[in-house]
Amino acid sequence: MENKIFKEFLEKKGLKFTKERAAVLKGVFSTHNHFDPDDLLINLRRKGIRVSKASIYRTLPLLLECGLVEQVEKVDKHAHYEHTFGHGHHDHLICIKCGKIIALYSEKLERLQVNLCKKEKFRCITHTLEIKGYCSKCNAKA
Amino acid sequence: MENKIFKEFLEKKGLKFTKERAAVLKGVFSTHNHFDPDDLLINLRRKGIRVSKASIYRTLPLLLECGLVEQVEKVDKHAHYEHTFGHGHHDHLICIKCGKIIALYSEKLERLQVNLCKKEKFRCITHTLEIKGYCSKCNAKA
DNA sequence: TTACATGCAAACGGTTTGCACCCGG
DNA sequence: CCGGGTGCAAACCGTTTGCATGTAA
Repeated sequence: MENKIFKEFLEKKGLKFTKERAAVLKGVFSTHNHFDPDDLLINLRRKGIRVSKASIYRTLPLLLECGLVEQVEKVDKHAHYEHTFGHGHHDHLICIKCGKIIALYSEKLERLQVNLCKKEKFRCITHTLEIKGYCSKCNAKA
Repeated sequence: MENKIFKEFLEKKGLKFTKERAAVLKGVFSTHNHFDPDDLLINLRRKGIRVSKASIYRTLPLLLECGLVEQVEKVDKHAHYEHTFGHGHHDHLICIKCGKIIALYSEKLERLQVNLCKKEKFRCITHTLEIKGYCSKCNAKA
C-alpha cells in the first residue's frame, strides 16, 4: 500500500525504487511512534537490515515530499527566539514562500486548547501553533 | 524594565548581572522580530558591543527561564518524523517531564484555524500545534 | 547500458564545553 | 577576595556531501 504510493511517486520523478528505499519505508511504517533518523537506523539494524545513515537521510525527504511522512517538532535547523515583553503569547502564520511571519492571537483558540487539555487531564504550560502556507501577497502572485 | 526583571531573577539565583548579560538583554529587546543567536551577535556587533558567541548561548537559556524570551519554531535539536498513513493529521500534547506524546485531534480546532487564516487572507497548507505541559501521570506525582 | 543510488568517510555548521583569566558583589 | 562569568578555541554531534563503486530499469 505505502509501497505502491512510494513506487509511483518515484517513477513519476524518474527515480528508482531500490531495496534501501524500500527498507527505509518499511522501517518508517513499522512503528506508530515518532522517530528520528537514528532511531530508524537502529530499528532497521535490529531487524538485520543494513542501510547506511546517508541513505536514510536521503530517503526521508522523498517520503516527506510524497506525503507518506510528516515532520514533527522542527521547522528549521536552528533555534529562533523572540522576546515576549509587551506582546505576550501569540501564534504564528508562516509563509513558506517568502518567509514572512504573521503574529496571530485568538482568544477563542486559547480557550479551546485549554478545554482539550482538560479532556486529557493534561496540565498545559505553554503551546506553539504554527500555520504554514502562503501569505496574501505570495498567494496573489501564484 | 526588562532590566529590572532580569536583575531580580539573577539575584534570586545567586547569579551576577554582568555587562555581557545586560548587552544580550538589550540586543534581544532592540528588535520585535525573531532572531537566532547569530543574528543577535551581528546586531550587537553593529552597535559596537562586543560579546562572545559563548556568552550569548549561555545567556539565552536564562532569559527563557525567566520568561523574557520565548523559543519559536524549535523544541528539540533534532528532527522528528512520523508516518501519516492511516492516521492523518493530528496535533500533540507533549509532557515536559516524561516526554510522553499524546496525539490529539479536534474538528473544532481545525475549523477555527481555517477561519483565522481566512481573516488574514492566508492560504493554509499545513499546521503544527504542540501543547507542552504535564501529562496526567506526571501531574499526579507532583 | 547508463543514470541514478549507495556506502564510506570527510566536511559542515550550529551549539557546547574546558580552561585560564577576569570581575561583580 | 572569591565564586561565578567571560572569551577563545577545541570538541560535539546531527546532517550533508564528494567520490568510487554498485545496480535498477
